[in-house]
Amino acid sequence: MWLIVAEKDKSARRIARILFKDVKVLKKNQVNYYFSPSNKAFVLGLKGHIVEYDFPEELNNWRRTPLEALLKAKFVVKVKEKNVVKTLLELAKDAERVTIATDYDREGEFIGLTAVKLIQKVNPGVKIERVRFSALTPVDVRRAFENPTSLDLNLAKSAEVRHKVDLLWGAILTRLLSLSANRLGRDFLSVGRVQSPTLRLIVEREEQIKSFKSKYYYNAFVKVRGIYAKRKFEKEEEAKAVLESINTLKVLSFKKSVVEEKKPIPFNTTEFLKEASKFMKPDKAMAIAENLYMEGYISYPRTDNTVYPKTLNLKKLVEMFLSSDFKDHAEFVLKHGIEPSRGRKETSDHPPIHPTAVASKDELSKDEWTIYELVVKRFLATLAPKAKWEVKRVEFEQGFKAMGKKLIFAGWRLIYDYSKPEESYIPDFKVGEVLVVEEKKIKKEKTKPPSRYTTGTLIKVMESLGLGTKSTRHEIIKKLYDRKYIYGNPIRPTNLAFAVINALKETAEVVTLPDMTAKLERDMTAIAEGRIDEKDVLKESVVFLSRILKSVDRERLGSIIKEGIEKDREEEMEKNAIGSCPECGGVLLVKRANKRFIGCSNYPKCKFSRPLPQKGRLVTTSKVCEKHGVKILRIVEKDRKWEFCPLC
DNA sequence: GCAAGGTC
Repeated sequence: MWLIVAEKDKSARRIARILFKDVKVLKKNQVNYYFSPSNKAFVLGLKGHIVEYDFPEELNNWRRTPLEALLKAKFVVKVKEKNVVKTLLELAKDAERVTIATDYDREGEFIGLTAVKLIQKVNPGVKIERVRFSALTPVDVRRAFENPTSLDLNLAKSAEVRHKVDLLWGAILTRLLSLSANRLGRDFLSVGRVQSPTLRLIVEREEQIKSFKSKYYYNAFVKVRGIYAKRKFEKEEEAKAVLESINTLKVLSFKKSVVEEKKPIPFNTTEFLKEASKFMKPDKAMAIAENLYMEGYISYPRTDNTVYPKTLNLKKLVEMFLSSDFKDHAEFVLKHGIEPSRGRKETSDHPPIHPTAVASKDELSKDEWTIYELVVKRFLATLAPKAKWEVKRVEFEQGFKAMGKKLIFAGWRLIYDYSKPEESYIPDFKVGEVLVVEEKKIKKEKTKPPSRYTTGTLIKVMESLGLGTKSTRHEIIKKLYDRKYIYGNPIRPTNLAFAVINALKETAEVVTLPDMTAKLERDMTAIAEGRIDEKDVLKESVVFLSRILKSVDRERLGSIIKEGIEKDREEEMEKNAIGSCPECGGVLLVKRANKRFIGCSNYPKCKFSRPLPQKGRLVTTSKVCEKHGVKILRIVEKDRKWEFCPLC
């Protein structure tokens, strides 16, 4: 009996179909597996990491466990996927041979090693092999199975150490902050190697915006032949003086050219999430993409690759859409000849995200269709011809310039219509001609602070700093929202976030910097290459953390964070305050529990309350009711809006 | 109840 272990069900099925002709789909403990009677072979897909490290149970109580105890603790292995482990053990018990066919990367090696350790408990002497393939194609898979090797223990250990280091740092600093600020239970304050540097980026951007001093500058415009030419000035007097001195302008140069505009690159996870975040939060977009993948509409959504592999039959995929809602787009692409664009990142694990089947609007939910349509349009756009613009540039004397842009061939823009082409018009000019100035004006402008991150731009920045992976970045961002560290999109940090980052900067600044990830990556490579021992890496963290625990002033830490929490509370109060309570003089607030209502800040001492309508968006206006002296509220519903005094 | 990383 032969057992093959893959990383997930999808690859297990694929491997089974490639290797064997007589594949039967079976189910045990609600877990799929595949059986070939003639080869007496079973193929089982895991669910990624089926176990995880944790601290022993006796250290679970945060209040009662000294943090130093976590440093000395032994890690215990906790089963996360009981049914998968159960099935794995049942199948492994009678195996004579086990082949590990998990993904060909660091985590895959570790997942494989975990499976082996479990298997050896029930079947100690079993023969174990490892196969590696970069793509789930018949050629690659067959070649790998013809040349089995053994597990790369060092590579697996490097991943193992990362799990431990992350848990150690995360748990100790999370507990330290939460205990110091007395925020326990579901209000705990999390800290981590990826989330904290990401949060620091957001906080620092907000600081830049707060401290930004905008400068004025002056755009001078002159109207000639019906259009405005522009020149920028630092000083208003200068702009005025120049404008006063001119009544005609000579054309110094005029250029008309056709410029090609590149088409977008194929979707990898980051690019996809950046675009999808125009419609929804990244974690939701990812969940929907996952669904569409499971239902067979799109390819695997977790990929770094931005280059279509040669094995992908692009033409066939386009032709698939000839009888669909995207018929016109598909015809357009085929008419002009397929010419795929390519991004800078090329990997061999998965192709860029692309459609794999035709869907119609009524078989998908609204959100699913939004994502599916995005993937299809992007896919077709990457194969379509480039867009062409006619660009005119004119330069006058005195440094006045104007530009015109006209889209003369839409190309990919015809398909990928998520941004409007911005056109502007200027007429033709002749070099040397002198034009009468028809109008002059000056516009005062302000320099702008850097803009806030959006979920889309943040994911890109995280990628460029090496923070997180394609599979985790969206979850990290969600975590920051869940912890009430950030809100809105564009993203703003709460006062709590400022406080947490400040507290960490004083106690454990490394954990707020991307360098920590970079260093860990270097250590992992060294472990994988056998240059250092994984125990030394772990020990380094233990030493570092114990030094932090010795020197930390918990009271100070607590007061920094509490201040932030207090500030958030005050701001929240200010936002929801509508006036004073007619019974006790306290502050009347819009409160949101299960229902929204008007309540008093002195609750439970004062029980004054008034109901509010539950439907529609509630806005506090600046108008005040003459009778009650409280703010007028506005309800905005889809088709109507109305205002009222909550006490009238 | 802690992290980040796989996967659903």
